[in-house]
Amino acid sequence: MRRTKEDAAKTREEVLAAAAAVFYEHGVSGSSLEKIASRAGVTRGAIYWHFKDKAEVLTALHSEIRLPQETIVDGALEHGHDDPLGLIEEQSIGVVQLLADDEHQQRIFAIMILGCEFTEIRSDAAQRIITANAEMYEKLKKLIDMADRQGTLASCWTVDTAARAFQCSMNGLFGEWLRTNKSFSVVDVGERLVRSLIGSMRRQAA
Amino acid sequence: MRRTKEDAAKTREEVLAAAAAVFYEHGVSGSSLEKIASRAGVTRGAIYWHFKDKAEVLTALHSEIRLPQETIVDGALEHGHDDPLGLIEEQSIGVVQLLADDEHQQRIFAIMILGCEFTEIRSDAAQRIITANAEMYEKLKKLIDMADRQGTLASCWTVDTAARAFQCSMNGLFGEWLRTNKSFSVVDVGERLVRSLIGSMRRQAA
DNA sequence: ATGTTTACAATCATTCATGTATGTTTGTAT
DNA sequence: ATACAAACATACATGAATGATTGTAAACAT
Repeated sequence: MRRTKEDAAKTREEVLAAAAAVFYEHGVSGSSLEKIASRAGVTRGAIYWHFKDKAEVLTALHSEIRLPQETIVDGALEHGHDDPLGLIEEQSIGVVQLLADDEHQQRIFAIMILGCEFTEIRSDAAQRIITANAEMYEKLKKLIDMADRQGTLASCWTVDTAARAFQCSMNGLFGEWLRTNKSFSVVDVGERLVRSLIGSMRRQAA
Repeated sequence: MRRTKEDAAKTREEVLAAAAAVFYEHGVSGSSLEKIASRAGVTRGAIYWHFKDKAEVLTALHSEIRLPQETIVDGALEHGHDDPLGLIEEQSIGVVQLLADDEHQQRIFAIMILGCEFTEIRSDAAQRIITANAEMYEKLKKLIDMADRQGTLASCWTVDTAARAFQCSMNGLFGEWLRTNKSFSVVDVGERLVRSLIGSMRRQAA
């Protein structure tokens, strides 16, 4: 039994990996530290050495990923764009592909939206998702507003409803995909969904 | 203190109302029967008299509502339709309005999708939502398939992706609406979203 | 070589929710 | 009036999870 720095870091990682698995299977509140410890091949003592409590384990997991909502339309907002709707379209499809390619992110994202309870007593997980969603919504609004000023927003949409509808669709896409154990291709469905929505937001050239 | 039949039924209702409130605030796993009892102005004894355990309280709550997924495109599937996509469109908008008008349904629906954990160990709540979603998906597929056979499905969609995309958007709409404490108009956003999606699925007359 | 700290394991005490068992009051049938 | 059952309240017993404490072997610094 050796306990070098690298060993410690390794058990820390193993604890996190075990936590991800157990949280995914039983939900956060249904997972005891004992279960996580035994899955990781250690005792609770090891967990308590590396983390303060279960919440800190969860936080450590969360910090490992970037939410799709945080990645989407990231940057490129300050200066104007000649095609804001096109930017949303491309970036969104890119984000979907990023998520589809990263199993680790999928796991933790699934834990955040399916394995936690969204209660009024906001956990940090819920808070982060809420914040990320709010910021995503603001970004979408800015871009769609640019399109509106350029006269390229279809008349059936307002800036707010368009941003909200797009946000709902994307979140619903991710949620359904993870909830159904990835039973369909997010990329396929996502791309068509995004193109259709953005297409409907584009004012048709008369 | 009287204990007539009506009194018993009343306390049962009060327990359920308290349970809905507490579940909504703290999530299901974060709510003890003691909290629910004190909120209802009774002791745990009363709860155990009317219900077997917490799960049965939750089940009783769930049985009070019909899920939007269960209501949508309900019936009217056996015989053919001249405008299947139009049927989806109208029915979906109707379902959104139904949910928007029923606060009780909103509460319980919110508990089901936000206050519970979707784990592999499927709770009956998760199971019901999963089943309802699966059935909704099948219904959508049937209707969209009819449209496809009639040649009215736009070429950029397949039957499966169209059904899945529509399902994702609707679920995302409800989820976002409840998660943001109904910070926007589901009816407004929902109607535009539905019309846009169905519009994009309609093959344009050449 | 030795002391000190690291990185845990093992043990223990406490809390908390649950389930059950029992007590008590009131309605109701006879 | 009496007996019984309904509708709870109260008290208790249990187990699970937590957090804290202690023990300890190995690594590392001196």
